[in-house]
Amino acid sequence: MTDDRIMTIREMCDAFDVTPRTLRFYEAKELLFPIREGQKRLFTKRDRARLKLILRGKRFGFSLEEIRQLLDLYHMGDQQQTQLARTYEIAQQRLSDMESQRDELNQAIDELKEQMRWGEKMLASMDQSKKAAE
Amino acid sequence: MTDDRIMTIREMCDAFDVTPRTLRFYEAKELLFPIREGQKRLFTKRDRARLKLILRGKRFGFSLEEIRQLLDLYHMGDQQQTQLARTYEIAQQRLSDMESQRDELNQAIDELKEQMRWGEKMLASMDQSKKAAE
DNA sequence: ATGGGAATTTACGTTGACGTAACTCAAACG
DNA sequence: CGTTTGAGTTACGTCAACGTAAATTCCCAT
Repeated sequence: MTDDRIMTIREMCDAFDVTPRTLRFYEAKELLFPIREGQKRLFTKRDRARLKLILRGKRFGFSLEEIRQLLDLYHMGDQQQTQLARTYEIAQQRLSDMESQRDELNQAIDELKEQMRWGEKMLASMDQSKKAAE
Repeated sequence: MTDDRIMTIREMCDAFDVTPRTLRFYEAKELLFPIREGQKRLFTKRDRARLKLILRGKRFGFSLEEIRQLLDLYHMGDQQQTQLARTYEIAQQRLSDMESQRDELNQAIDELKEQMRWGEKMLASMDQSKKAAE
């Protein structure tokens, strides 16, 4: 099974399109725990699963610290009711953050579009601001 | 005319909901040019107009440096054809940035929602990830 | 044995937009 | 006249997620 294959840092980098620095950084931040055979790091299936979750988390806009907490929560096993609830809560918070962020963005886009409406209004606006700025 | 009234830094802070540090910072970055009467800063109508544009720019997601460039462009007067074109260009770039950012955000939201679909799928997903992470 | 190519460690640098501390200075109040 | 404000300056601190440089160590092939 190439599934539980052990990978070097370079293989990981190529597989996930990240730099070595990033992987060491994640290890330092206790997001990954590669096996330390002598000097070298060996990344297992476990690390690949975690890295996948990390990268997904980043796409979702979680900070590394939030991701670590989520990873820890679900990793620390039992009382899964509570843990899951907490995880879910965090995810929902993030979701609502993202939605309001999107809404703000949409509003800003609308405003900017309005402002740019065939350059004319923009010119007018700038003229006005210019007068005001003198 | 209370319109060309001159304002102290505190009045400005209250009027625009910013800190003194922010106003001094903007001055240092050459975004504002309050009159320096002795030690004190006196903010004119011009500064208020500029600050309005600055804050609007920030809502639009421009960096302070971009804002400064825009302000400089339109401030430096003539050849308004070229200047306006350039301004318009920058604004359009920003707009398309914002739109793609919004799209990414929407996609992330969709993914996250899917992931959270009645917690059940989330539990399953986590179980899976958990197995994989062991 | 020697040169090369990975991988490692340590530690400082980067970016943006301010926050914050420490100290000075001047007007204003009681 | 003492002191409380309010403003000012200087300069270092913050946060995130790495980038980057320098020096070292490791194994492998020539």
